[in-house]
Amino acid sequence: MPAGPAPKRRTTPRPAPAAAEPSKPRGAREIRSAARRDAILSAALEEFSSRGYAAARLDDVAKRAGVAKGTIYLYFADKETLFQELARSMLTPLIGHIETLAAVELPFPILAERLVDVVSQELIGSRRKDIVRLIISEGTRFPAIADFYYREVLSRVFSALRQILQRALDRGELRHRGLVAFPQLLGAPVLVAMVWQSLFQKQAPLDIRAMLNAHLDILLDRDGGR
Amino acid sequence: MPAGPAPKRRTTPRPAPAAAEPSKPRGAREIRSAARRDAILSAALEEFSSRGYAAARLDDVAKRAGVAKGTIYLYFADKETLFQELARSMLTPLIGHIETLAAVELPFPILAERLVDVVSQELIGSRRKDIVRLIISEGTRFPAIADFYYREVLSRVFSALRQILQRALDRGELRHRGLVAFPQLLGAPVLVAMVWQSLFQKQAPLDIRAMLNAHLDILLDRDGGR
DNA sequence: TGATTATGACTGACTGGTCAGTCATAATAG
DNA sequence: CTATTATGACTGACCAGTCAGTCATAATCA
Repeated sequence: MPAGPAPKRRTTPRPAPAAAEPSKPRGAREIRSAARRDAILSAALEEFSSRGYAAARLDDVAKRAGVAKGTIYLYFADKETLFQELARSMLTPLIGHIETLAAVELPFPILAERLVDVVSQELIGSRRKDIVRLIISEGTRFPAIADFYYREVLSRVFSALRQILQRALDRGELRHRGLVAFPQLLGAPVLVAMVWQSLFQKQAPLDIRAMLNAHLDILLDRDGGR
Repeated sequence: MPAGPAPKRRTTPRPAPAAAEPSKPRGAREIRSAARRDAILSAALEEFSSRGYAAARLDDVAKRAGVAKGTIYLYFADKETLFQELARSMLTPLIGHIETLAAVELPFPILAERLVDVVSQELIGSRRKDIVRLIISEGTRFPAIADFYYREVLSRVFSALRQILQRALDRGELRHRGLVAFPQLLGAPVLVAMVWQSLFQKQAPLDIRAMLNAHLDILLDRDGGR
């Protein structure tokens, strides 16, 4: 058999329900197909978060998804694409949530509390934090992933935060102008919380809510000298 | 890690110049030996930071160190140990530096500036940040590494920071009590800086010094409403 | 309607390549 | 000359990605 240089036999990459479209599958075929895709993503989440990108085995993903290995390649071009799609599917909804919050006109202290809620539950308290950790781990090796994350997640979140912070500043609800220039400073403790939760919760439990609230106390001057 | 029956043939783990001891090699033998060890660590740093733990090849480490692969196993028991020793050798000096700073009695604003200097140059502006990123990446898979990092690095740094912050609080140089309970809040932007520098510097350059100073402005109330 | 054919989703054994760790042998130092 | 240190070919396990073949279902026909 002419196993030549293999003419770049792209595995039929499945039209995919148009990532942007909420997808309304009709035929039983499409329903089944979407379910399979979800099962694979869900299994991949489990394997990638516990083993890390390089050490995760697609054989295990397949087994966990109740599917043959080849099937994975009917839905995703390769391991990297699978990871990228996983990241997208996990993080996109959360971004929407945060952008929605930014659009509502609320007093800053209230808004901030809500952000703490959302982030604590939907990010730090979920497997999403593991995805973020994976992106940090693999970002340098797969620029496409760092790129996607910056474009689709960070820039959107920071844009929303900047808007929130600027409004708070204009209304006199906030004193620190530096935050508008560096919204990273608002998000920094969240990163710490994610990492701590993943790595050191055992050695030294950290009360995430308390820490995030202490951070707000500082930003809002709610902890004046005793 | 080959969990094969392998009777756990520990490769002669080399007495090692007593990690704690600054080592004062006498014979030409020991000097040569220490140099080899350093060459291997230095090569490992390069390979681990650019490829990540799993993808780094010991063959490449050996080649880069100008040594045969087997030689690595004369100095380090296995890949994991090599990584652990690398982390220790990179981070321990920096911890000492920070603890020294904490011991000196200085006005908090001055001390804080010095911390920003040290951290910017010796951590974010050096390959050490890559080691920290690797620990974040691999910590869940190698609890020994997360453990070491918490024990030898984080707890010591936080202990020093707590001391500094408590003193500043007592002297009225600082208003925010929350910081003593959560020194993580002081360090959080440093983590952000490390990650950003590694992943997104290309997409959106971040002025690290400016950000860290903005953070200090907030903590020290140096940016009152315009 | 039931029978026949076409489709393509799905399977899993297989390939080609990689790499941590070993060990018989060689080089070197004392 | 002996002990120590170094070498690198080798082994065995491991795994991403492939593809020839299977079979449930859909489409078409009589």
